[in-house]
Amino acid sequence: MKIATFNINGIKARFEALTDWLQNSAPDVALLQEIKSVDENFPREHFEDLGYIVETHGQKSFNGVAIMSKLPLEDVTRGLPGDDADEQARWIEATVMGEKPVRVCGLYLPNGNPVPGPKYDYKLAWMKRLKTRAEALLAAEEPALMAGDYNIIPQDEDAARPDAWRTDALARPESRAAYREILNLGFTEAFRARHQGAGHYSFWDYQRGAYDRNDGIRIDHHLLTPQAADLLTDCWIEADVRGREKPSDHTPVWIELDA
DNA sequence: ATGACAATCAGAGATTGA
Repeated sequence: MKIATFNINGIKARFEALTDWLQNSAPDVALLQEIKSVDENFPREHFEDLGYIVETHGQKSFNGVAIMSKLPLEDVTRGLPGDDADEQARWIEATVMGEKPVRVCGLYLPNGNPVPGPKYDYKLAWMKRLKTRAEALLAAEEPALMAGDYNIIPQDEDAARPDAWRTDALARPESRAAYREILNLGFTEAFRARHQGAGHYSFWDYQRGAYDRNDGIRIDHHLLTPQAADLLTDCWIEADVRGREKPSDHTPVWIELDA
């Protein structure tokens, strides 16, 4: 089972690029972020015609997450538990019915800038809720993962210019600590389980030719429960997607599971 | 110190992103 996470930065703007990518790279499951669309306006039928089941959790203009799957989905739920007043669409879950069922959670973690401020407070509060959901996933002792745009640069080696991000919400010590708290519950971060060293990024700014200079950051991650980590056979970043026509500023990050 | 780039909604330019 091949699963990719991809922040598409707008379904309307990425319609062609996403279609080409699905047809050529053919993920079994795609976890998408920033669809920037309400559910009613999402071109669901088009992607169903490509062979995918489409589940969305959208809102107007901003945020929004989706799951596309070639395999059957069960028990789809929307929204991160823990705050009924939170109206931002950043979380969707489903169980993928492969040879072995896998619970997948697609997430779009808040950016949090500027620091300090209400947006940063929201980011840290959201991460507390994420930790609570993460603990429940671990307690189930089943193959499960949380993947998406974490808006977290875990370590300095995950940025081409770490000093430029020192005070940013993506790399602030409090942000990194909250991320580590979740990891240290017992999750495996798939990319670092398979690859070491600097120079591996999943986002490059549109400005100043950042992609051509590989001036990027690694902020899109797969966190696996032990039962999912036991099934992990590969993880890679499909960087060249960022260099194509009318790209998103993110590129897909993949895992392969023996499931 | 600022803007550079892109997307959205709206129908200009503010807001958001990272």
